[in-house]
Amino acid sequence: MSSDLDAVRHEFVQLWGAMAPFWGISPTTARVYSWLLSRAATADTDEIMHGLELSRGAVSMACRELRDWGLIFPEKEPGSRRVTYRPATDLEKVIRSIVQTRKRREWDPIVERLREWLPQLAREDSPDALIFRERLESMAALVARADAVIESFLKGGLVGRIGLKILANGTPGKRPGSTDTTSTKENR
Amino acid sequence: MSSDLDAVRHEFVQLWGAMAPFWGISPTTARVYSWLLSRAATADTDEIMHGLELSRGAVSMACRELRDWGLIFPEKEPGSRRVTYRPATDLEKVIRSIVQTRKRREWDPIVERLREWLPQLAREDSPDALIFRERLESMAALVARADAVIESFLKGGLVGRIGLKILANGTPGKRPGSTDTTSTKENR
DNA sequence: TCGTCTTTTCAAAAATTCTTGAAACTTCAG
DNA sequence: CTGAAGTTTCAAGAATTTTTGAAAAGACGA
Repeated sequence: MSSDLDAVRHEFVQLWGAMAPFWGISPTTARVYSWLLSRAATADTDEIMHGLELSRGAVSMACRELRDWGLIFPEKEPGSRRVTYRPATDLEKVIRSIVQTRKRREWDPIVERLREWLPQLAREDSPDALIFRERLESMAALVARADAVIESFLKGGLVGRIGLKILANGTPGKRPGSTDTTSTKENR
Repeated sequence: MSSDLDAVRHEFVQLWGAMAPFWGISPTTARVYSWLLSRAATADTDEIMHGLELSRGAVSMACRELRDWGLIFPEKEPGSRRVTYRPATDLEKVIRSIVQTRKRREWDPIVERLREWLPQLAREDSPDALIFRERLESMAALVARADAVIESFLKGGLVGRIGLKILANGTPGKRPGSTDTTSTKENR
């Protein structure tokens, strides 16, 4: 029974596991999140363990990481110490959450270092130093612009506003009307 | 001599190595590219080998990958079989190149699979299947919009046009005047 | 065509990252 | 308090990815 559901669920979980490196999270963590996404009810540690054949420790690690990312919310049952997890379902928010965390952790330090290098290099005047500085400068300029775009995305823009505008203008190459189920009703 | 240059170069190379997973290329490959970027002249295999303390094979692999990505260009000297490499310096183009390749390799297959799953799930009517399908649908919608944004970026938009407009509007949260090197003189 | 210089290949080794599971720790109902 | 239910930690082991180096292949001038 439910073989289609199970099959799709399995592939879905596997896909998220494979995408994990791209998002910067571990495969198991991504699998846990996607598994939660594929179910109607919240799940506790044991259910996740059995559903994905993971050890208790692995599930605990994954859930902690997911909580840190803001991708799942722990919920306490009344008369029990059992904690169940509910996945965040507003994917746009989820992506913002991921982008924001990664920006802070990975991008911002890069930007700062880039700024430190320029003055150091300004004291040199060898051909290498000149060219290198020039390239670092254009890199810094690009990074500053990208930074602005990312900030704008984090503040709610881009995919929402601009993306729709572009869709309306009609981007060639993609047949429209195929998956335009813009049902963002559970937008909280 | 040139200790500042060497120090910055070293850090720069190390940074690119660390960023490599993010771009989806191997650390060594990223290091080779950034090392080339930090020099005025083109370099041949031996120079790269010595400059980065890599084996000949490693350099060859890295250069092939970089050629595939369109990040370096091989140049043949006249009376010799020696090939030297010149790095692409238009970073905006470089990023487009990376995004384009990764989109084709990683993103497009995902989009296609997502589309295959929906009909499969449509035949089920268990609570899990209903919720799951709803979530997949909103995912598909988001993916379609993101796809449009990415396409638009690849066609020359976003960071260039929109990014600048946002900068002009003044994005709060960043102290201005620090690195607003909006010297887009080499904007081509 | 030959000989030399250079690049590419690929299996094995090294390094890194991920997962496990048992022990320590926490929390809360009784 | 006490003890059971549940969670977290972390060092060891597994799995995966990256790098190496020697051998094979390729390219060019003579």
